[in-house]
Amino acid sequence: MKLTVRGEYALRALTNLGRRYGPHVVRIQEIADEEGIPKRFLEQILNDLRTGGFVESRRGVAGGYRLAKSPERIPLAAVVRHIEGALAPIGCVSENFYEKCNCPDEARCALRSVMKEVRDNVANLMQKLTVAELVQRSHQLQAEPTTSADYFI
Amino acid sequence: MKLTVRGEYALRALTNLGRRYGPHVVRIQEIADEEGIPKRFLEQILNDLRTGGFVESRRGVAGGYRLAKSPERIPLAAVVRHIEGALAPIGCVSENFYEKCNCPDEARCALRSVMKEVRDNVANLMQKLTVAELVQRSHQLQAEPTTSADYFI
DNA sequence: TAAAACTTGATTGAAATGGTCGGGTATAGT
DNA sequence: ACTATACCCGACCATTTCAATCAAGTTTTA
Repeated sequence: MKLTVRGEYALRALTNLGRRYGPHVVRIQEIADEEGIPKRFLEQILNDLRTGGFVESRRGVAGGYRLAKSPERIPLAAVVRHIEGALAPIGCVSENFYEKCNCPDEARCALRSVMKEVRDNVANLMQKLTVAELVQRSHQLQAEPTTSADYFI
Repeated sequence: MKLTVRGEYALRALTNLGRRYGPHVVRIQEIADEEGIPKRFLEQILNDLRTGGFVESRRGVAGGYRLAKSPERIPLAAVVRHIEGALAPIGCVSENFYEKCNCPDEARCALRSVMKEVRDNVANLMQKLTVAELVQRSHQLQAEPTTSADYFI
């Protein structure tokens, strides 16, 4: 049920670009340094995010990346689907990456029925969560002097 | 975010055993045939489920497996955790398989904060869903003459 | 004591993962 | 025009995981 490092890096990079959202463009190296991601690897990931329509790039000496849309229009579900594939726990309940499973009759498969519930749950939540939410939390968490638990003492 | 085939087989096997829950024991071969799982592979998985305390076995010529507890006391979350590991999308939000991530300050990591929400959602849902639920749905779906969609026409 | 069935550990081939490397192409500044 | 910078693209590689198989046990019943 885990995300790969690739997916994690993609989300970190998008958060970074989201914090600086605007007309200007950010160099890969800068993002790589700030987020602790190997540059060559991040290059690959950002390129992938570009073909997915999440970011756009500028080449040449003053080149770099920026978000292709506003942060609130980038749901995490879409990003993860593009980078990792299905959100569903098993292929036969995936809406976007359906694969037939080996049970004789899918319509009467109990496991399928239950896993569909899990899938819908995850998909709905990750559809609501956007890069904007990541950016906002990033600012909130930065502003807090210490952990939020202290506010309840 | 996908379950491995191993995990899927484990849940299918438990559902099978759940449907026949009782004092008697079921042969691996029988489960393998009914669920379409390679016997040698299922052998391995059931053994793993045994060390996890989900099933118990009887050796020898009249041997086999049965559930070690009643179906409603086997949450899918526990099974998946034992067979696959963490339910959490990233290691740093896992309660049972925590791993430090590479961000400088976890307490202020926006991605962590968001992923914790996803984790809690999945964990809560899969804690409520048990083998009993799988068995019940299995019976329901078997009884239905056709797909449930038809009831809404 | 033979046969059935679980137990244990090793092995294996293929795919996925987490990168790296080398060269290509576009662009700003001189 | 030239050059330095930075994105673009595809191949490559080492390691690990996955799905499964095999061999050789041990236990139990008939």
